[in-house]
Amino acid sequence: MGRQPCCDKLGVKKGPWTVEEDKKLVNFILTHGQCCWRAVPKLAGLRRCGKSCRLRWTNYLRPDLKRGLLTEDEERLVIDLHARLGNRWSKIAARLPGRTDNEIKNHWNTHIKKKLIKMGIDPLTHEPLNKEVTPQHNHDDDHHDLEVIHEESQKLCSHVSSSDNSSAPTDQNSSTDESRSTSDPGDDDLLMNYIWSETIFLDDPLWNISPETSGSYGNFGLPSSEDNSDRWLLDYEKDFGDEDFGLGCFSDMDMNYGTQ
DNA sequence: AAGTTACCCAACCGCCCATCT
DNA sequence: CAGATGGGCGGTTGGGTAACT
Repeated sequence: MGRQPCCDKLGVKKGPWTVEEDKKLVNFILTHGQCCWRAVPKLAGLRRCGKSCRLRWTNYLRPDLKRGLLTEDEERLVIDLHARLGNRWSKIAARLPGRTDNEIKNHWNTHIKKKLIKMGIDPLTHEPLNKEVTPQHNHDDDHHDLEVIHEESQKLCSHVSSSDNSSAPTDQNSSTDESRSTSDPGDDDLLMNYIWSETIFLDDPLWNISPETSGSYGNFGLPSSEDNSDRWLLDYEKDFGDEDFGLGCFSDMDMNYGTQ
């Protein structure tokens, strides 16, 4: 009856992940793909909850992740989508390739919210703050709004595959404390480079990749050019079947916006 | 230089829905 | 069909660090 519990909680480690743990997890996912998360820690030799492994992978170790602050385009898109979808971060993240729901949620709470308030816009309702009564949303606007979102998404998509980590915090636009340079993706990238280089599977034919051929995703040994990224995704999907590696956003976007 | 405050974000918590037995 | 779990999701927390006093 039912399923076995996710993890026995006893002897399960919590807190920040070590490089060793990251390597184990990456190694395991690369060899076995994402099977059931409950089994991952045991099979990978980790003293972690399966849930924790899933989170670590989707939010940090996934090879397609972009790093650094959200670009202006991405921010605009997040705001648009939030106006339509509310706090459904996973849905919003699905429209931003390489971004996680957690990342977007954090960025919203720490940056965008403040920006909107500064601009006199209620981050919840997206209405002017001094407005007394929030008018009912005009559904006639829906189509227009969605079109705007689609356009933004499309623009973004075209940037993503060709830009080299365009999210790098150049901060030419952010004028306030958002430009704080605490988020230094460089260190992270070094760490990730180390983790991925230490995995014995980088030249696994499954991935059909090598560090030498890498470009924008060089730190993960992934191809960078538009063509290559598409091919990489196809190989990726082909090799791992229907498993969702958190790349649904790409195929999703292709489905919705790829053809025009 | 030391202490305090503010900020950021990775990770955890708890809930919900789909799925399994 | 009912009960239980897995996986996904949004909300929250706590540690680390930069900025300020």
